[in-house]
Amino acid sequence: MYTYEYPRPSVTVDCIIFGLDNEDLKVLLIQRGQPPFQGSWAFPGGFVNIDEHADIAAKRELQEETGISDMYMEQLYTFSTPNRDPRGRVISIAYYALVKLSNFAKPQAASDAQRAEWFSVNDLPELAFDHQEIFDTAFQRLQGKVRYQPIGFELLPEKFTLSQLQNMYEIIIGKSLDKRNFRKKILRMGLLIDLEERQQGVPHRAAKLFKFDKIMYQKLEAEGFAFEI
Amino acid sequence: MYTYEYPRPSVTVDCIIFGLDNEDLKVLLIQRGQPPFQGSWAFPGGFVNIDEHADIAAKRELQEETGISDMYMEQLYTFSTPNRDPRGRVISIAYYALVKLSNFAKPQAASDAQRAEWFSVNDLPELAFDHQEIFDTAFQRLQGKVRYQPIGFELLPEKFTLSQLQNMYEIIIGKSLDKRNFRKKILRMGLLIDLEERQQGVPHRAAKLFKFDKIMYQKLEAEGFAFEI
DNA sequence: CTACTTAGCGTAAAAATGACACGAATATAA
DNA sequence: TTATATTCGTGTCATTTTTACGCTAAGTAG
Repeated sequence: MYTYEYPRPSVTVDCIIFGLDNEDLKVLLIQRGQPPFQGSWAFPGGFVNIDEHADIAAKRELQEETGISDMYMEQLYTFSTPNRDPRGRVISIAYYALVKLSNFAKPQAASDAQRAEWFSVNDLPELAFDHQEIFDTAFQRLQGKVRYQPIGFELLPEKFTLSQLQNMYEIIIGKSLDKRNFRKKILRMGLLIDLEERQQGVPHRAAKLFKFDKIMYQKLEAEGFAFEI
Repeated sequence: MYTYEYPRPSVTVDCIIFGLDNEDLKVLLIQRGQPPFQGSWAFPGGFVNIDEHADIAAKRELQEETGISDMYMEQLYTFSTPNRDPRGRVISIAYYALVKLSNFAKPQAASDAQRAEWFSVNDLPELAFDHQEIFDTAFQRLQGKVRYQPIGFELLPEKFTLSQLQNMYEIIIGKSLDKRNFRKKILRMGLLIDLEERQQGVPHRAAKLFKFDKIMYQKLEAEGFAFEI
């Protein structure tokens, strides 16, 4: 038991994990096994341990609840509306993450046997707590950030075609781009390595594969280059 | 006394308040009256009450410690390194604020009689806790955001000249801009109202005064217009 | 009235953007 | 083997935007 002179909130982390399939941007949700909001869907998350950095807690919870590790993750926002959790005062530090969905097609049904499922961002079920607000914040952040930082690559496989890349931007930003102009623009940046390799097993002309050149990006960024789609 | 089954962190807010004088970007610091870090400087802040939204807490602390209210403020980041505060486990939700410095030339020496002072961001004293890291995060955020959102106006008086506006951007971004190009660009946006009024009491040709057109910005933003300097 | 300081303005070259369509490559089905 | 279906990969031109650049006008102080 722990006793304090003044009341203290609980602090949790919640993780919004985005993944991309060919048609949709998806997020991972977990079905709650217990009240409150039993049976409804929520983002994975849990308590921050007393001597744990919130970044670590977010990664730990994600690993525990979904088996996912080693992804791009960044802090999103901290939610502190007083009655956001009916069980008491809970402040949640939200994170969002981008994963290469191909690696995680079947999310593990988690250690504590909850159901985890990917949902299209365009077709979310009703969410527990204030998770709809958290989602809105995350999606807005992603839409804003993807255009000015090369984080979109985190959603694609290591090797990707220019069409896949364009498709990813179209799905996230929500409007279509001109193919020729897109290619000109992205290639001109010099951030893609042409792997001199082609797709396998597609039922049509195979496209060339590229890879994001992280080293080059760091170099250019240091010189003041600004990524922009 | 309050007793819990598991240990809980304290949660605080810290506020980085930026103000602009003609030569410098400044931040408001408070000299600590007690250990730890007695005598060194820190950002104003304090505990979040148990039923208080962190946004409210940030505004309240700022009002209490500096007398400042009614400013632009937004959440910055949440800092949770386990030993960031030697007194125990303290998680801090940091906010940054922009004020019209002219209104607050002399910060109130605060309710609890601490010394508050404006420091140039280029000449900060040693800061308490992890406040240097918090400052770095805030400054970086400001530098990034000022170019894509019209928040810079929050640092200027209601009525300002184009030179003052340009000067603000030069100070924050840290490089000089071409006068003619800057004017063309900003005027073309149609976000400035020409007040048909001139500066008073300057020892040289007086410049025209302008005002930021918030209504117009909201209208344009809704139509997909993107502010950019 | 002179000296000093800042305001206010336009043009031309270069670069980026936006609109637009078709032949090449490859797999599958007939 | 031939036809069909699908995606790949590419260039030009008009328009817009960005960049570079320097002088006169206006007003105050001495």
